[in-house]
Amino acid sequence: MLDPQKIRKNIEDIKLLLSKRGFEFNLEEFADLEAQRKDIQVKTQELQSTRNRLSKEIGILKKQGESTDEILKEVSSIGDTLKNSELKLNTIQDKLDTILQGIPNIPHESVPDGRTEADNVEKKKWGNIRDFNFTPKDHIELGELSGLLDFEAATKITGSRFVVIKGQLAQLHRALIQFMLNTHVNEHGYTEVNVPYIVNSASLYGTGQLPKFEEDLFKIPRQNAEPYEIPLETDVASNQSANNKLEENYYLLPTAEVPVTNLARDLVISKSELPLKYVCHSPCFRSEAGSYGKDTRGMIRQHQFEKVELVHMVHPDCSYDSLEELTGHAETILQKLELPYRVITLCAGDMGFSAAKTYDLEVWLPGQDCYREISSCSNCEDFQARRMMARWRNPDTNKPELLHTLNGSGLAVGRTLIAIMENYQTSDGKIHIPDVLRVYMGGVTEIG
RNA sequence: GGAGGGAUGGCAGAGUGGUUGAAUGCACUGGUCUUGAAAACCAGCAACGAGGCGACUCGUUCGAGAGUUCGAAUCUCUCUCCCUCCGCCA
Repeated sequence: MLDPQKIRKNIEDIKLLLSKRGFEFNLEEFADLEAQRKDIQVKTQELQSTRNRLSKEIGILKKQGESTDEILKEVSSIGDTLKNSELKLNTIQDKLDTILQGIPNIPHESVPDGRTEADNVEKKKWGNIRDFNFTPKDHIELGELSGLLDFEAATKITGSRFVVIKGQLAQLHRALIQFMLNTHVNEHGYTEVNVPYIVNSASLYGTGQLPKFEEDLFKIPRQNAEPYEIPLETDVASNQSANNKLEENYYLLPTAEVPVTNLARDLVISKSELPLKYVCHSPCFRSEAGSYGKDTRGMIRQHQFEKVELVHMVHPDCSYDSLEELTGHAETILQKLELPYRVITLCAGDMGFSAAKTYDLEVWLPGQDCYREISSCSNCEDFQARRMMARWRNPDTNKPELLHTLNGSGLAVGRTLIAIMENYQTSDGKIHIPDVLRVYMGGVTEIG
């Protein structure tokens, strides 16, 4: 969420900056609601102030044993007006909050203009693309050939967009996870965490998946629990909801970014503890609504995949240095695996909702003859921190201030597996094991 | 799943209808003392929001939501979470 005060003060600038990412900010509607809010809020608070003052006087009079009839009459006459005013204020505040919650982050000044991925800018290219003396196969063919990727079995067990990985390929998948975790923990100074894979609405609100992107998630309904109220939102329709019991849902995590970043929710962290750097391996679940027809074959786009996620919580002054560092950590994995890749700076229109700046790492897939995203590293600045009240104490002011949060894949395990299959394939359809992984594979040098 | 107990500021912990946003301790910040540090002493210190150029003023918040009341941390209801005991269980 953006700082509401900042929006009010620089409403024209904000509109322009948001338009860079293709977001149409309805300035007139917002300004109109703001004007109403201001008027009604001031009036409401004046009424509350009067009520509080009179109530205090009643207390004093009663203590002195004097009559309170007069003053009681006066204060009760305020009652209805106040209730009405409060209700009106809540309604307007609700509308404003809904607007605010739907506004994406503002792109950093260094982010290139543009609307689609065609406008993304290549920042760097690494590694040499292997010159095959045969036609390289894609991972689907390689998987079928060895029998180590079984899409049919997964379809039987569950449905489309799932896969069963077997034998030594499953072992390679596991080796990748170990290798990534060990590298980040031992060489990059991360704290490893293991987290719940089911998360609540508050967590998803905090990182920005809710309320806007619920259709991308797998929902687990819970009966009888109270619906989650978004922190700023005030209660309006509470009376109606009493009978018609709503449910607070649980969700399968779409990325470990959600539980890990939410570790800082509602905390005030001392400056000496910063920066916090977490690494977390988890499965990720995505409904892939709206991606019908995209990557339907193979394991590029699955409902379930595994990922090693990097999360930083940092001092606001350091977050752009942190973004470079975090991206570098993800790159290290590709470099150690000797997989050719490029770094892309996403243009304003191609970035995710919460990001102020994003680098994508794209790995070369010879079977598809193109680069494919294998990591996405973002600085969310204080956008998520404001939603989840993740703060640090500034010793200069002795006040809590918002942290900056960053996240990035280091890396997506399934796609890394594909990249290894396709880049390390031999002419007879086997897969060579990269040097750094052999120790995790019991010394095996080739599978398939 | 059953029975009890609890949730208060960064942390610990008082507070059961009336100038209580909340005692006290720790932590933190500033100062005195000291060559410096520690100790001691003194002072300050909740968050969020609104209004104002500003000194400042006002509002909201004691797990969450609703209710009773002129007035709720305190009373009632619902929910969540934590602890203890029993049951079940990887």
